[in-house]
Amino acid sequence: MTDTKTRILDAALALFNRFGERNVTTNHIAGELGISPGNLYYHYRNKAAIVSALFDRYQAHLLTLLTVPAGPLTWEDKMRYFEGILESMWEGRFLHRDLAHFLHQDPALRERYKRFVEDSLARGLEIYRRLRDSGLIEASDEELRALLVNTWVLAASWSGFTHGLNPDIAGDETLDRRLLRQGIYQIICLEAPFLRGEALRHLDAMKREYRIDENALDRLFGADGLVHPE
Amino acid sequence: MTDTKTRILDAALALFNRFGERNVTTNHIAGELGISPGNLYYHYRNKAAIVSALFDRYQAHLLTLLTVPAGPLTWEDKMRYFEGILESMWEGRFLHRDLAHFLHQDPALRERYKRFVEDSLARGLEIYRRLRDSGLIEASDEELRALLVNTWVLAASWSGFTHGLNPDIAGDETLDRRLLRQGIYQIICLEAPFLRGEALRHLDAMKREYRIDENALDRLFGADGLVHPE
DNA sequence: TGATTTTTAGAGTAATTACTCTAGAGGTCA
DNA sequence: TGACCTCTAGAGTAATTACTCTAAAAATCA
Repeated sequence: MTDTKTRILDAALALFNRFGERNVTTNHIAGELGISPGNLYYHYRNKAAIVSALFDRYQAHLLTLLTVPAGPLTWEDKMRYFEGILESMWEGRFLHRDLAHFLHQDPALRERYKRFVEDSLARGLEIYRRLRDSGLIEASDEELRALLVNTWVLAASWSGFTHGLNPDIAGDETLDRRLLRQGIYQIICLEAPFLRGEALRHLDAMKREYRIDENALDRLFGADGLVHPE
Repeated sequence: MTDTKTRILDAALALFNRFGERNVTTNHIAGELGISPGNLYYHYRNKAAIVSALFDRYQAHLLTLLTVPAGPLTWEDKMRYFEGILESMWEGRFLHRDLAHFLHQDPALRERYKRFVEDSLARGLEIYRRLRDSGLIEASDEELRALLVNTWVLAASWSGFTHGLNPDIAGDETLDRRLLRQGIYQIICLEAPFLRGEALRHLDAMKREYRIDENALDRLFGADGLVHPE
């Protein structure tokens, strides 16, 4: 059995993602694990410490994923990294959802978060540039930077968007995965106009693989939006 | 003097946007206006009712802006609507920031919100199609839908993103406007690959007009990211 | 004017919840 | 065995805060 300290983190993460940090009390977390509140506070001095530890874990994991080895990048490489990154961001979705509050409360976290975003974006830009060097992308540096910021915001906010439209189904693992894949589709569409060569040849297959299912997102646009005249 | 009921809404909106709904108590709102808590609760039966009323106001305003008159659309038309819409979304930014919680608490709001998003996206799609008919945009319906979702998510999340990076300056009206304009720039970059004709000819000017200032967003990418080799 | 309704004040309450404190169980090493 | 440290329990506390209640002021109207 893993130690109590990480079990607390795991339980807290699951509950936070499902109900939102605001709706999860420390007693709730302890109850979920079948331990006492006192025990929980033995391991973490307060609730913010739990959030902070989760942020550390999240940040470390994501920055690892954003570190790509030297050498030329293939499109398959890119997609593999890409999926890992988005999955990781999805895993930490409560952090993005309630971010404003955490940063409001904890000045230290503010600084750490800022550096984290800067670091992530810098690494992301590096990856995009390497893709450009490999002829998979064509874009100016300015376009790349704008694209990257948009990708980041979208990836960070996607769970909030889908959660708003499907709040009732929190905790449904299958649906969760579908929503995540819809997010990947959206980001593919974001990048699509800049793809070249091998990447462009894979685009349709990628879109098909991650395409939103007709019953979910498409419904957003009403009956009219479902028609594909072209 | 406007009546107390709307003064409460205005004060609540300002405080919510600035500090986050979670950090603003009803006593705080009353204190800001120099009225008593009892008075506030005379006009709104609880805090959620205030949020709900603010949502109504927000929704009505935004849907109005998303209703464009018949006839051909020029690029100037589009930009005018566009700026109004984004400004309106910015004005209601606390709603998007704390949305998850509101929807979690209030099932009725959940339904209203869902319909609101569906309605907004449907109207947005209509606008994009009209722009296509006017030769300002070239894209398939599928591309338009993906673009629209991305635009919506970005517009709704932009304040959360910038607020995370600049949490300390909440309430600075000038900086607020700068951040909003950065958001418009980002969305222009989102649409850029699909622009044609007159719209394409205006693109550079648009970008220049709304360009992020060098001291804010660019810094995100570090010194390296600032180089423009091409 | 007097009667009635709307609006306001402000003290007070009830419920939530993050967190504390003491005491003890369980393991480890001499 | 006993000393010591880690870990756990769980009752209890303190502070916050959404919200209530009574009564009075202000406006409206006859």
